[in-house]
Amino acid sequence: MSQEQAAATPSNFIRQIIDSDLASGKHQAIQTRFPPEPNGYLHIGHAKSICLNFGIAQDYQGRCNLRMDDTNPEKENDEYAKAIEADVRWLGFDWHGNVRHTSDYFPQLHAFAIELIKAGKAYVCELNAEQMREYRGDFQKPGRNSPYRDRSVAENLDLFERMKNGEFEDGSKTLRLKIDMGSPNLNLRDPVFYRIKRATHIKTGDQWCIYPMYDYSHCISDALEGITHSLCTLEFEDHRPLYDWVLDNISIGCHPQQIEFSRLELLYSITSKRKLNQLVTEGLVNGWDDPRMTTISGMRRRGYSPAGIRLFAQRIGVSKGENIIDFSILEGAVRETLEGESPRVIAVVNPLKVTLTNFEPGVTGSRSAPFHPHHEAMGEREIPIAPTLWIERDDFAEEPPKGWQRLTLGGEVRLRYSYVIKCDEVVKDANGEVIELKCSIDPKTLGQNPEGRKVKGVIHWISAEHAIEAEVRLYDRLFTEPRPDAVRGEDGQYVDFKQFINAESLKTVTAFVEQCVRDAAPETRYQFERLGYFVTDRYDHQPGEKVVFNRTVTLKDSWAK
RNA sequence: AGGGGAGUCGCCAAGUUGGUUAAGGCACCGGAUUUUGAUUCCGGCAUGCGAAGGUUCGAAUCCUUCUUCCCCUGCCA
Repeated sequence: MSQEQAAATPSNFIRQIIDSDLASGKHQAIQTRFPPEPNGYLHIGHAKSICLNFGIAQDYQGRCNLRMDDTNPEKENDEYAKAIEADVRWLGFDWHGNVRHTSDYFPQLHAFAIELIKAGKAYVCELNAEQMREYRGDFQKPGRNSPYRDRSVAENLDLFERMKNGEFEDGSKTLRLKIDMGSPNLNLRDPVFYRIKRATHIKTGDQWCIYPMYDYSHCISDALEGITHSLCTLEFEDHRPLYDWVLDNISIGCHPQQIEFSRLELLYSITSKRKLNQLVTEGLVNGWDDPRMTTISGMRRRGYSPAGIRLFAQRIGVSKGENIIDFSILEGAVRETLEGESPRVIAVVNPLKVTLTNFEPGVTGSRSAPFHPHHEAMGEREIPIAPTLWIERDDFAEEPPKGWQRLTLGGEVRLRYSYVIKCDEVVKDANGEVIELKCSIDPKTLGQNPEGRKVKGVIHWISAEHAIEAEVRLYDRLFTEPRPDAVRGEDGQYVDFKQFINAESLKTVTAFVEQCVRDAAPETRYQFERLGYFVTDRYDHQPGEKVVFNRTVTLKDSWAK
């Protein structure tokens, strides 16, 4: 990433902590980590965290690890792990060294568990889940000690060894930290840190039948990797005392500082892996990378640029306050990065036939047009003209509203990069539907302004005989509700978020586009003039064979009300 | 016997050790340029910092009380 971009990253309370840790000599170098669980695809909320963690490492010349937090084999799989790596790379970041896994540390984690047992700080408990809940108490009532709490060290050691060796059934025993059943912080009421679970793990296979839990393994993994600042979201704030307790009670020479920031909430979107998963498994979208999904892979397929997502992350900032961001902020950031780098091309997405009544072969001429109005280096191409054209249906109105700058019967309009035309006649079918416009060109207006009058409107068009067909997928936001997962019914209960899916979120049309896009590679971005940014589909577009575009985002439109 | 957080413009967000007219971005509203109603460029945009008291020459910053919102009772992360 360029220096300018790095320099432009605004400071935040986390960077301030880092600055002071560096200034005080607490740390000489910064080490962060991004620790996703491979139980689903990464989404826009993770993108915020990735930009934060990797961004800090970059700006401070530190390092950032990528760590798969794989302590629950029942939910994790390799497809997700692979996708996570690809998403981080695509976003423009690279991790230090190999991809880490919490499972890499299973042996150390196990050894620290034994250390805790020996120190009388952990015990094997035989309460079942329901009993444990009952013993835990609640917000009002303190918990009660487990009847198994005071077993001898020797017995605990023996039982834990046998748990590990598979002598007990799943769920029959747990290893718990002996902290304080009376703590007002429920996380400290003797939390379970090892459970018996016979499930094949993505990395360790069937080697283990006991698995450590998040609160125990996360802090130790951080410490083993020499993480200096362990950044996580606000809901883990209550877990920090446990994070610290574990590291304070084992012989490990490193104690990272956990710092919490607020989670991103994006309106008209869902940032919950569980719910995104539901959309996929119930077939409401076409996979995790459906362009309507705010997964990283979905946004990629939609045509969002990594730079756009990074700009978005930079704009929303990092704090501990509530963070409800409108979807248009994301779109705006993406649009802004696309503006400068996307070649312009003409496409007609909802065609209406125009016949040029005074077209003269050999006389009526064409012009070449630049691929970008401000970047000559992008080159140009010829825009051929012919007697039959397609224009956008929306660009003609028989009864134009006030302020209309497009075509109307008897009115004039500039054909982009070509002549000024006048609509002389409207042809309709039996149903009264407009099917064709007969227009005449003003031959003196190619490359120059008409004499004696000014024509304000400019519309795009394409020669029917030169255009090629393309499948164009017009995407809109997935939900009709700003907060689809926060709507309550009359009974006060949350309504199923899936009923707010926007039925119009995908419209597939056949459009006419310039020939020059035919051989574009998948994931090539263009601006279709006056329409928006479009990208050739990552999978379905076949260069030279089948042209398939996804609409990334429309252009800003100060005319549309 | 509850605990942990957060309230600064429509949305983010600086501001922390009290010191002048409360940064900046997005959005919005004007206006200029424009063969994309795009882009770009100029200008506007909180006598106010959740509320009320108090301390002080001076308060978003300190004190008191009140108030609103978010998170926590998985052998998930």
